[in-house]
Parts: sequence; C-alpha cells; structure tokens
Amino acid sequence: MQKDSDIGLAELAEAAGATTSSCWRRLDELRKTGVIQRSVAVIDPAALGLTVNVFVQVTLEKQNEAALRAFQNRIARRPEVMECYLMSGDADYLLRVVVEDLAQYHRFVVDHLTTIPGVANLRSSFALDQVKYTTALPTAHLRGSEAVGDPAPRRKPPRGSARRKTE
Amino acid sequence: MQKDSDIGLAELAEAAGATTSSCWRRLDELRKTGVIQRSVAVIDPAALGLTVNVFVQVTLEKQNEAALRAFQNRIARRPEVMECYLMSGDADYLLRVVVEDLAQYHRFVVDHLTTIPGVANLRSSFALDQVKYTTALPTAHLRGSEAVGDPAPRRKPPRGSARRKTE
DNA sequence: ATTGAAACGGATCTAGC
DNA sequence: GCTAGATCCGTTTCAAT
Repeated sequence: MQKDSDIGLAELAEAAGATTSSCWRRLDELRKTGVIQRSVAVIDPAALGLTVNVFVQVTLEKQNEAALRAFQNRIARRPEVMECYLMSGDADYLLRVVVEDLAQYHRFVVDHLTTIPGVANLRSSFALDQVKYTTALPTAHLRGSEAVGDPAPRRKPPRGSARRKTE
Repeated sequence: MQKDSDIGLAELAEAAGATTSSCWRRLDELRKTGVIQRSVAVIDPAALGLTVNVFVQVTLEKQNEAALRAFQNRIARRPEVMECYLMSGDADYLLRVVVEDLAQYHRFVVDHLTTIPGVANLRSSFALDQVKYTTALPTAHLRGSEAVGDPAPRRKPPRGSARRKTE
C-alpha cells in the first residue's frame, strides 16, 4: 500500500516480506498499467492559509452536452476547485472549493462561477473542520496485474527502454 | 509547484530558474516546516474498480463533544471514507465514500455508519462522474520561507538538523 | 521462466568556495 | 549564493533455481 511513496523500496520490500527486485517489478507494472498514475506532494492547506472549504451545489439551466462541457472546461481551469462531481438528484454539480477566506470565496463566485453561461443556481455549504482527508483508496485487494476495465493503454517497450524523461 | 513530486529537482530548478542546490534547500525547509507533509502515489480509482462516489450528509442526534469525537473516531478507521467534513447548515457531517458498487455502499451504511451511536439521519447523493479531482492546492503565492501570518520569519536552522529517517 | 542479488548510473544531498 | 564531489537509491543486468 502506497500512503508514503518516498519510503524507498528497501523498506517497502522489508515490509512486504519480499525482495527489492520483486517489489520494483510490481511497482513498474503498476505504473505501466496506469494503476499508479503519478506521485504528488501533499501540502498542508493551513500552512498556505487555505483554511476554508466550501461545497457548492451548482444547478444548470439546461443539462445538454454543450452546457456540461462548457461548465467542466471552465471549472477545470480554476485552481481553487479541488473536486467537481456530476451528481444525481437535486443539483447537477458538486464542487469542493478551497480558499483563504470568505472574501476570496465571494470573489470566486462572482468572478468565475456566475460568469459561466448556463449556471442557474448555487447553494454553498461551508465546512467548519476537515475531519478526514486521505488520498489512499480502500485497497481491499490489489490484484497482480489485471485491473477492471481498460485503464491505461500503455505501450510495452521491448527491453531496456524504461527511460523516464532524462535522455 | 509540486504536482509531480518525482520530476527530480534538476528539471524543477530549470523551471524555477534556480540552481539545484537552492531548490533542494527550499524543499528541505518546506518539509521541515511541515508545508510539505509527505509524498503519495496517486492511484486510478477505476483501475481498482472503485467507480462509485457517494456523498453522505450525516445528521447526529446531539452535537456535544462526546458524540462528535465518537463519530470521528469511527469514521477515521473506515478506509472507504475518503473525506469527512464537519459542516455548517442542514447536516452535521459531509462524507465522500468510494466503493465498487451500490451493494458495497449499502453494506457500508448498514454495517458501519448506522452502527455509530448518535447517528440520526443519512442523506446519500451519488456522483455520476468525477469531473475533476486534484490534490494540488491553489498556490497563489509561495513566499520565501514562512507561509501564513507569522511576523518573524528569520529562522536559520543550525545546519545539522536535517535528519529525516537516516540515522 | 521466474526470482533474487549484485553491479551500474544517475540523482540527491553535503561540504566547500 | 553556486560548484563539485560523496553517498544513497532506483534501475538494470545477470545468474541460479
């Protein structure tokens, strides 16, 4: 399980009871199959002053393809939007927005959210505290190589061409 | 900005227009001050069959300290709960739960959520699609060494206190 | 063919200018 | 501050089962 990716595969192998080679092989396969997409640094939001989490339920006037695409495109460019889900039920979208304070959130709503064409209604809910936040998915079972659908159509290099990006 | 932590600080330095050493020094300080908490591997949920995202609004019977603590403790142990927020407004908590299918979600609700004492009401909203998900916080500005409102940023560590895990 | 282990190379980290 | 060198670790290759 990868909750800390910088532990080095020596300790990882020891923890898994395997050797470093088999461990690296497993990791390489997981990366090539796209199960492991990338490694990121987890930043403390409070250290950046980003203490306010807002959940916004967005309702669009029309739910046709063009409207959805337009909304998603605009949302994708906004860094304060951490997550965006197309929802069933009352609202069309659910957003988690992280900002420094309410003034900044207000600016985000006025300057960016409401300027998106087709946005009919907004319902904002404010989080008082982030009780839990994890990036570690529930790994009930990690199968050897096969996943579910077809996650990543990655090519299989013949041999010895695992260059990352340094040439 | 750290969206990919495995890019190596050579490219990072080039991108920042600095040298690798100053870049490393900056990173080390960010890690020691706790701004960078850890590095994690981002897993593709679909590759694990975890295609269902459910948002649950939880209302407790009473909102006293003990009830909140009890709920949060139980939630913290559940791996399928990715996020949990103490909310203002209609519900007390908002959870994002990731599962393989609705049957698994049902089991989670019956076996774990409703067994928590003090849970009065649940309102589940299902996500049809995860439009955006990022761990990269909006880094509007990363100041030199200190982050938030700290008026005395002149800290110079005495040069020999960089022990992370190597002893 | 699969797996372990050891050598290589490159990157991180440290010390010096 | 930048540069150069030492050390560690990821990656590859190879040998043994």
